[in-house]
Amino acid sequence: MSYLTEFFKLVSDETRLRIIVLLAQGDLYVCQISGTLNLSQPKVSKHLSKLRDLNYVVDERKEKYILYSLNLKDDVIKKLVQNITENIEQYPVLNEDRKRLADKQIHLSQCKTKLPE
Amino acid sequence: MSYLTEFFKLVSDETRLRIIVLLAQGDLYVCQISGTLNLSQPKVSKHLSKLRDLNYVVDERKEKYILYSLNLKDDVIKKLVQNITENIEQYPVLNEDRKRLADKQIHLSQCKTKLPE
DNA sequence: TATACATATGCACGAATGGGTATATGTATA
DNA sequence: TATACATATACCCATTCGTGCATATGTATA
Repeated sequence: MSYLTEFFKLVSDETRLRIIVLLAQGDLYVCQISGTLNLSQPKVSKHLSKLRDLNYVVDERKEKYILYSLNLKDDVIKKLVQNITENIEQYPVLNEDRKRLADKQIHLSQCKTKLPE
Repeated sequence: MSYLTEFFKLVSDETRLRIIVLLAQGDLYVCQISGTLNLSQPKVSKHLSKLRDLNYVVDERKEKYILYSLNLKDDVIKKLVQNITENIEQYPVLNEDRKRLADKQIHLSQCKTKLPE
């Protein structure tokens, strides 16, 4: 499968699209992602591992936590993600995620201890 | 499913992505599409009907033939397709399709009678 | 070193999907 | 009006995929 269709298959799942758009707004720990999206930890973790296996995100351990960040290579895809982020108000689900991400109480709800740094 | 993920699911299939990129270069009859892609008529027809059902293409009968054209509404998606087309040399499969489309002998190979107009 | 927290993975299952082959439908033409 | 051409659809099958639940792994701390 080509790079384009591989990426499209990934983001054809709403959870993964939401994760990618979240990470386009900044690096995040798993508990911040599952907290913001209000999804179970295993569910988020499985989607993240799929993204990681195909190299669309990279992870870095920080103490107990694991920080994920976006790792897009193809310019067309980078531009696509950037474009979605710039027009995020047009996509209710993604826009709600953005708001929830801005709310510390919400996006930290699944992180029970102090974050690194 | 949101508009974005619906579209991504469609183009996560390589055949459908190829069809969309072909149509981005101009309207085409079914036999021109299957000729250019060198795929069976039922296969192309099924993918076209999926695209049509979800309103990403529209069709218009012309005598024996049916002409398909792109019908994208979302600006982010329009821009994405445009971007792919502008960078088509980066995507071997799509670029070969473009070349085959330019070759009358090839793209008409599955149309046995004179085209309308 | 036992315990709590953070994350990853294994297993089982139902649902959706793409493709091939055969056939149906629609249209022009001899 | 029979026939060829253009396109659509039905049926069957194998495969993939997302999810829930349970559990394993890794890390810090009491």
